[in-house]
Amino acid sequence: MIREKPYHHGDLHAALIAAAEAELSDRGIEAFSLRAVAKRAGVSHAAPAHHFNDANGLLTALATEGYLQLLASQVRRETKAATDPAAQLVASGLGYIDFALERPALFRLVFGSVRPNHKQRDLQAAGEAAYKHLTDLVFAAGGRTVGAETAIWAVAHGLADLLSAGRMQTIGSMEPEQRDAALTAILMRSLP
Amino acid sequence: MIREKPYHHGDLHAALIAAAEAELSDRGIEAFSLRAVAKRAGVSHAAPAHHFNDANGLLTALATEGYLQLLASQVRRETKAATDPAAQLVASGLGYIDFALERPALFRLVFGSVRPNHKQRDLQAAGEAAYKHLTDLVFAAGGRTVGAETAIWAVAHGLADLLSAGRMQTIGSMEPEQRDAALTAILMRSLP
DNA sequence: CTCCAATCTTGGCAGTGACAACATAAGCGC
DNA sequence: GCGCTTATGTTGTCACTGCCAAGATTGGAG
Repeated sequence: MIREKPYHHGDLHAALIAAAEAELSDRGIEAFSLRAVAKRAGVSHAAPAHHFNDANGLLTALATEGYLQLLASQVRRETKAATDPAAQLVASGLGYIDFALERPALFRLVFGSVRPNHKQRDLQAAGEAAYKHLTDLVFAAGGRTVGAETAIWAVAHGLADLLSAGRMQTIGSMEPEQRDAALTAILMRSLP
Repeated sequence: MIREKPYHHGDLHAALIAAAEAELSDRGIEAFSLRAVAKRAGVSHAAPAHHFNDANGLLTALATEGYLQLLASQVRRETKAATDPAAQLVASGLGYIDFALERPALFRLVFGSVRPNHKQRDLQAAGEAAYKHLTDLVFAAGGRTVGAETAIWAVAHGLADLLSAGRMQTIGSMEPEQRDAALTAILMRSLP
């Protein structure tokens, strides 16, 4: 039988990241508190400092996780779509928006906060991987200009940001199926 | 001769809003401090509570100001552009992006923060006015579907958000003139 | 078995937002 | 003018926050 409270947690690193995301979802990034995260993980208020230097360090790790899940969300849609490049690109955009709607706290952490350190190795790598995925898809779809990748990215990101913030009610209030159709139509206009 | 420090400020309301924007620009919204704003305005730490209930109240007022300036920035571009509806719509988008680049702190307060209370009367009205301006332009340009206004808004907003956050280096690193040309090309693709 | 480094706790400091109690001034009826 | 009410500012306090320092506990290398 395991002791009630072993002095060492076992995998506090992962537990803190999970607790941080939960806190972020519950209270939002503007009320994010390192001490609340520690409490949620059942650990003293200074424990996180041994795994992440400070609060921003923890948020940096969480943002890295966010990029990975953003990419995963895109891939999920792509595998369900037709294999031609245009369909793949639209599917990727829908996945991008899915992520913003399903995990708005994480989306806003990645794209709307200066607290994660985007020059940190892992986070920078995750961001570049996500960007590379985009440019690969655009290239396959025949886009050869700077505007090609920028246009589709801007549309997907703009929709994702406005929808997850609840600012675009015309589409935000639709049922999922109807919404997918509307979003697909908009994304199609921006293809190379 | 005016006394060094009259007990009453005179126009603390406006002074606090100005100080708040300066603080926001200097330290960013995640480090925003009501006490720092009060100090910058040369007033005690509890004085702001008499004009705005709490910190979020002040940020709500500032966000209202943000919407007004966003609209003004759009109009500035529109008056310099050709009068045909399509050119006006593109110009409006450029003004939207101008605002995000010139006052990133305010832009992020309006669109990327949950602290301003968007149900407050004045802020809601300012937001609706900005949205109405968009739909009017789209309608004049021949857009009659939900997708028409959504598409152009999403593109402009996506570009503005990514550029002001420094995430879109391909365009962000351009000189102003070249950037305008690239942005115009992208915006044109999304016209009704 | 010993010692070191990693991990976790406790305690303390300065700064924060909100609240309460009080001080000053301005406006208004008379 | 005079006195009352209300608006506007100040000081003081509380719980909470991030970060730092110092000490406790533990796992692992030698």
